Amino acid sequence: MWTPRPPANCRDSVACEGCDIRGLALFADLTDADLSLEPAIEDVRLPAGATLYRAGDPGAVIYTVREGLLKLEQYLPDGTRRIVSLLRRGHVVGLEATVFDTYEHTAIALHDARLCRLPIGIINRLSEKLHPQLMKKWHESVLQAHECTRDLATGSARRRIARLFLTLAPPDAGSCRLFGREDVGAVLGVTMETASRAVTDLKKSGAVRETGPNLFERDLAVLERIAAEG
Amino acid sequence: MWTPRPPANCRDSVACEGCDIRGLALFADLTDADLSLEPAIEDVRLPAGATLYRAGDPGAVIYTVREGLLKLEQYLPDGTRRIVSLLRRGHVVGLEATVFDTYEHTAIALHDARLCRLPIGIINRLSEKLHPQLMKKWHESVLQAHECTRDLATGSARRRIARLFLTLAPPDAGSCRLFGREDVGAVLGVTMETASRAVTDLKKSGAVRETGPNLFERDLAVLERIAAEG
DNA sequence: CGGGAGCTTGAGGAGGATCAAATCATGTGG
DNA sequence: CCACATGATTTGATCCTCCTCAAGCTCCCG
Repeated sequence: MWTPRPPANCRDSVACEGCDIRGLALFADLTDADLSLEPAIEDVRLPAGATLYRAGDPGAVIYTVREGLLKLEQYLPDGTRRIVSLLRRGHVVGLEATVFDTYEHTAIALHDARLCRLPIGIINRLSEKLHPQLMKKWHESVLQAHECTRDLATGSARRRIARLFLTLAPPDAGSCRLFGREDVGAVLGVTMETASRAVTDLKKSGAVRETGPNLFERDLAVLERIAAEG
Repeated sequence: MWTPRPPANCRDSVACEGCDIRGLALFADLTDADLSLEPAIEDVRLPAGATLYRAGDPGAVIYTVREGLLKLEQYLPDGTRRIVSLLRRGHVVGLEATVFDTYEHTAIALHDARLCRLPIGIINRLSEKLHPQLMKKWHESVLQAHECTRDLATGSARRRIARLFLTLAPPDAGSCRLFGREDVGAVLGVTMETASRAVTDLKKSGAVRETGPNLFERDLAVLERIAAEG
C-alpha cells in the first residue's frame, strides 16, 4: 500500500530560460529578466509508482509536469480508492497549495516522470505577473477533472477504456503507454478484472495492438467508433 | 430538449454592500468603497429548468449562486448527456469566461435560483484585489468536480444516491429537495429507471422519507451507513 | 529453480440496462 | 367540475454487463 517518497537525489537545478515546455508552463509570460531574479527551479525525477505527495500533507510547493503521467487519487469513507484526475505534460500538480495549507489528493507517478518544483513563495511573489497563467492552469485542472467524469466514468467498461486510450496520448503519437490494471480500474470506476477483460476485448477488436509490456499501437478510427457506441 | 432563456425581466439591480452571501462571494475582500466605484450588480432569477447559458456561448459574464441549485452538463460524442458538477449557494458559475472566450458547459437551474450577474469587465478591472478570492473560487470548482467523480460516480446506484442525498444539503438542514429522475440519473451515471428504483429503495430502508413532491427528510446515520457499504 | 506480483481467464450471481406498460400529477378545454 | 391529454415517475420482465471469488498464467528476480 505504501509507496516511497522520491529520494532527495533525484532533484536537479535547471534553468527555466531554455525549458522545453516553457510555452506550456506557468512561467510562460515571464521574461528572462523576471526569472533571473528567482532561485533556480528544481527538476524532480519521479519513477513510476513513486509518491509525489499525500492527501493532507502540508503543501508548500506546486509542480509542473514536464514528462510522464501522474494520477491524483482520493479515498471514500469506506476505503474505496478513486482516481479523480490524470495529469500529463504541461499540467500543474498541487495548485491547491496556493490557496489551502494542505494537499487534497495523493499524487503518484503512473509513468516515469519529470517535474518542475515550484515553491509557492515564488508563485506568491510573482502572483501579479502570473495571474493570467495561474487562471489558465486552474482552468486546465477543472477541464481535466470534468474529462474524468464525462469520458472515463460514463457508459460501458469497453467504451470507457476506448476513451482512455484516446486521451492517453495525442492523436499523432505513434504509440501509447498504459499502466497497471488496478489503476486502470480506479480511473474507470470498475474492478481490475473488468479493466483487464476490456483491454483484451479491445485487442481482439483490433482497436489496439500490444507491441510491448503496456505499450500499444492504436487504431484511432476503431477506438472512436467504440467510444461512441458499442 | 430546448429550455428558454431567462426573460430579461427577472433581472434586478442590487447592492453588494448588504448582500446576504457577501462572505461567500467573490467580492468578500472588497471594501464598500471599492464597490461604490462599480455599476450595480444585477440579480438574476432563474426558475427551475431554465438555462443560464449553453456550451459554446460567448462568455462575457460569470455568476455567483445566491440561492438554489444548478447543474453543469456536457455531451459525449454519441450524444450521451452527463452532469459533471452541481453548484450550490456560494459557488461560482462560468468562471472559465475569465480565461476563455466561450462557456464549457450548459448551465441549467435544477431548483429555482437567484444569482449575481458579474460582467467579466468588472472582474478584470478588479483582478488584482480579487486575486485571492478568484483562486479560492477556482479551487472550489475543482473540489466540486472531484466530488462528482469520487462520490457520485463510484459504487452501486444505492450508494451513489445515498451520497447525493448527503451532499445536497448541509447536515443541519431539516429537509432536502431532490430533482427530476432523468437528471438524478445523469449525475450518477445511471439510467432514469435505476435512479428511480434507488430512491424507492432508500425510502424503504428508512434512509429518507418523502414529505412532499421531491422533498425529503433524511436520516443521516442510515444514509452514511449505506453510502459507506451497502 | 522457486517464489511473488501482476495479469488473465473462468464460473456464478447480483445489479443495472432496456423495453414496455401502468400509475400519478398537471394543465386544458368542454 | 369533469374528461382527457401530456409528461414524469414507478413498476415489471428479461437480458446483458459487471462484480466476486477462485484458479491459472507469465514474467521477473533472487
